Amino acid sequence: MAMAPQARRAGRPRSAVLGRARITAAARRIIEARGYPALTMSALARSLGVSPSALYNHAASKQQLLQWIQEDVMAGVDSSGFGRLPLDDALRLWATSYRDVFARHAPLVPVIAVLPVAGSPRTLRMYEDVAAGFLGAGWAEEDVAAAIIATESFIFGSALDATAPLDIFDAGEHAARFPAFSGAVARQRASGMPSAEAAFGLGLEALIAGLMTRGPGGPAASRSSS
Amino acid sequence: MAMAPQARRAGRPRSAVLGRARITAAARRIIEARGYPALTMSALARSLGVSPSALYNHAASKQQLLQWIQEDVMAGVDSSGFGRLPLDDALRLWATSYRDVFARHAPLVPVIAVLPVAGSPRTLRMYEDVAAGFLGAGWAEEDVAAAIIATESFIFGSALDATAPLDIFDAGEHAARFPAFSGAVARQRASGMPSAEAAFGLGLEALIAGLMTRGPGGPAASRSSS
DNA sequence: ACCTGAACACCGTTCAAGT
DNA sequence: ACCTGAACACCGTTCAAGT
Repeated sequence: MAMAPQARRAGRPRSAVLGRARITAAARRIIEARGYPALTMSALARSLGVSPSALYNHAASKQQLLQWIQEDVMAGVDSSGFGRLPLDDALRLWATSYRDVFARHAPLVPVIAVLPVAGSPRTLRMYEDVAAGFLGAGWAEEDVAAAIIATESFIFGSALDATAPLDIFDAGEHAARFPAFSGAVARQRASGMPSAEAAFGLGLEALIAGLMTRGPGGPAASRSSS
Repeated sequence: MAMAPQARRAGRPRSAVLGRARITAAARRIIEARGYPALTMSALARSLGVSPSALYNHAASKQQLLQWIQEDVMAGVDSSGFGRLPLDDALRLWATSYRDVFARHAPLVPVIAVLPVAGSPRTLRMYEDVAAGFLGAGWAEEDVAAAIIATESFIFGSALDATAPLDIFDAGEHAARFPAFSGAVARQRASGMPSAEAAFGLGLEALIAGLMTRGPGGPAASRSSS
């Protein structure tokens, strides 16, 4: 998979061997093949045939590298439904693709959740589609940002949950002391669907249904008392 | 804050100076005072007046230490409403306290999201309360686990979001290219409420409203006769 | 400008030796 | 059983030297 790295002397090469695109692609290959723990600056440099310090001529830090990856990965999120499909269908398409992408990139979730959007044009493009979808469906402008962020929070949490071991909710030896929960988990498991899939499906439908009651037809904005 | 560490020779002390409870308490003091990045095994050992390797006589790894902290922190989550309040009110109380606790412990979220519950009796106790609440409200057993996990996913995502910088959704110089989203963000900000709070409130109400339509009797019975 | 190679300041963790 | 102190195998990152 990796090119056989040619020996190279110190000094500026004739043409730059790195650059953001090549570095990001190499990082994604490592993640795909061996997972996030294998993504070290050292391993990344080796796969590119350079020394680790060379990377710092392009990326300011590993954190920045992760931001590049995030921006790249975001291309897999499908926000094409907004303005074209009914809002609930567009939300389903968006949320499902968004969760699927970040379930495969769970270590990015804590990074992206805290990352200013200004540095990520592709992410902004996506938010623009979603916001336009809400507004086009007649939503009050003051609720749109909160609705987007809330949906995204559910998506991020669900992406993390999707990476959990299948038996994460097994009470094991304590099962008898927690009969309601153990029974519910056993019953859910008997359905054959992984709990993360069932939870995402049920939660997404509930969230969308709840959001729809806030749309132009619904009982507008009760002030929440929390 | 830390006791002046007395010099101690190698060899077994008369009485154990560590133990899970003391280690966990010391870790929480460090987190409280200086945040998660400051929680290193070395700093923890120093605050306890021992050498770093001494910790490994009690905790198998830093990962296990984080699990102890998680279990300890979980005591702050309020699941006392289930079986006592109407289900929607109990869910509000539970979700709000749960999010608040983990907003202050965001680095635990990726840990806990993937952690088998069997090792955490306090977490199981909490799930038992929630499951009993759903069942007591007449929910079908097969939906309970998914409903709990879905709500928790929203909580975890919201906890991460709560740690984001206040201006995370500012498009900055690109604002003009993304007018729908930028307008929505500006309008939300004008309300004076931090976007994370607005999103959690709106999302929680939507999710609960959506879940209630799935309660006993199907999509008609969302009544909470308190 | 963009690379190498050595070095730095950490990490978590292991283990022999001590009582 | 439970501690110390030295060591190990990493990390990400910096920087002088080279072209």
